[in-house]
Amino acid sequence: MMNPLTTNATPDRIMDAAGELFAENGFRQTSIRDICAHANVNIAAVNYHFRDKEGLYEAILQRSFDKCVNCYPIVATDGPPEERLAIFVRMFLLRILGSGQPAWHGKLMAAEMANPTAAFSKLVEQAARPTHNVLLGIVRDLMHTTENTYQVEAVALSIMGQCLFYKHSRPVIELLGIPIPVTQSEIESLAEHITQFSLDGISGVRAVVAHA
Amino acid sequence: MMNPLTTNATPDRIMDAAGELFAENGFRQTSIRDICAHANVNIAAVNYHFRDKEGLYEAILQRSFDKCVNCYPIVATDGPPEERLAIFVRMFLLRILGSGQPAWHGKLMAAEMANPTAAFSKLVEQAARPTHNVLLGIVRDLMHTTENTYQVEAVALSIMGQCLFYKHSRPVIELLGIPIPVTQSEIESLAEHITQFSLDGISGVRAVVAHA
DNA sequence: TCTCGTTACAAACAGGTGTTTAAAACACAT
DNA sequence: ATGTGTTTTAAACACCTGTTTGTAACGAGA
Repeated sequence: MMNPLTTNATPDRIMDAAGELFAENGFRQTSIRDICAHANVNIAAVNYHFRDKEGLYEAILQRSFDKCVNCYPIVATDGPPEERLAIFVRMFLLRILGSGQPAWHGKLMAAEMANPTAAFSKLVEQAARPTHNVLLGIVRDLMHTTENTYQVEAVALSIMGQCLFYKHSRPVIELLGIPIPVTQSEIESLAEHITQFSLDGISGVRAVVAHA
Repeated sequence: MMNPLTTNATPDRIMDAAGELFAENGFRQTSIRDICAHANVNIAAVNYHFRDKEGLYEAILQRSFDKCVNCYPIVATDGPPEERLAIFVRMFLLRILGSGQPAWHGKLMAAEMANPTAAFSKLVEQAARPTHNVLLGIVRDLMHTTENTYQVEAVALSIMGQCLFYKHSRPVIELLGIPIPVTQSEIESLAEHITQFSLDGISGVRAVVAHA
C-alpha cells in the first residue's frame, strides 16, 4: 500500500528530487539527507538503489540527457547553413535556458563545466562532442571550407560562448540589472540576435581569410 | 625570531596560501586546515586574524582585485571605438587567462560567477559594473547611439560571453581537444579574433537597426 | 501458512568541517 | 625584572557529511 503523496516508485522519487536539487545547488552542495527528505524516503535509500551518491548523479545525468535530446534535438541537417545556424542556436538556447523539466540537463551541464565531477568526461563525449561537431559543420559551410582550421574552431567557440554566457554568468548578469531571457519568445529573440551577430562576424572573418 | 621559510607575517602567509587554494578549488572546497597547512600556521590563525573563513575570502578578493586593476587597467579612454574595443578585449582576456599571480582575480571571479558566495554582490559592484560600463560606452560609440538600447546590451553580452567562455568552460574545451590560450601571444591572437568577429557582428546589427 | 528475496527503516559509524577555548609564548614599554 | 597587550598553540566542540549495519516489514510462490 502506498501513500497517495508518494505514488511513484522509490528510485523515481529520488531521481526527481535529486535532479532538482543538483540542478539548483550543484553536486557537492546537495546532501543525501536533503534529497531523501524531499523525496520522502529513508536516508539509506540512495545507497541501496544507486550504490553511491555519484551513482545517483550519473543516473540522473543520463536520464536528463536522454530527455533533453528528445525535446531539443541537435543533429546535422541539410539546407542553407545560415538557416542551420539559426536552428542550432535556437535549440541550444532552449536546452540551456528553457524552464521545463528537461532544462535540468542544461543546468546540470553548466554546473559540471564550472565544477567537473568524475562523471564529466563521459558526458562530454556523449553530449558536448556531437553538438560541437554539428556546429563545426555549419561553420565550415558558412566559411566555404572543408577542414577545421583555427578560424573555424575560433568561430565555433565564439558562438558557443555567446550562448553559454547567459547560463554560466547568470548571477552577474542579474546583479547588473539585465533581465535573463526565460520565456519562449525572449529566448527566441536572443537566438535571433546571436545568429545575426555571428553570421556577420563570420562574413568578416571569411573576408580576412580570403584576403590572406 | 622567525623561521627562514616563513619570513612573512602570518596574515600575509595565510592570504598567499589561501589565494592559491581558493583560485584552484573554489571557496567551499578549500578547508581552513588545508590553508593553514600550506601556510605553516596554526588552525586557529584564520579565525583570529580574519574573524571568519568568509572574512579571509573577502580580504583576498579585495587584494586580488586591487592587484589586477593595477596590472590590467580597464578604463574609459578616447580614440576610435574600434581601437578601444581591441584594447578592452585584450585587457579582459589577460585578466582572466593570464598566468601570473594577479590572475587569481580572474579565477576567483569565474569561480564566484559559477558558485556565488555572500561576498559576491559587493564584488560585482566594484569590479564587474565599471568594466561593463566601459564596454557599454565602446559599443554605443560603435553603434552610433547614445543610449543603452536592447541591441547595445545584447552586443556587450555577446562580447563578454566570447571572452569568458574560455574561462568558464575550460574543462569542456580541453576535453574536446582544443588548446586553451595561455601564453601572451596566444591570448593576443584570441583577442584579435574576438575583436574582429565582434566588430563585424556589430556592423551587421547596426545595419539592421538603421534599416528598421 | 511458511519461506525467501526484496525493500524500508532507525541507528550508528568514521571522517571532515568551521569555530572556540584556555593556556602558553612572545614582544615591548615601564 | 615586571606587567601588559598581542599572538600562537593544542585541544576540544558541535555539527554535518556519505556510508554501513542489523532488523523489521513487505510481497509473492510453494
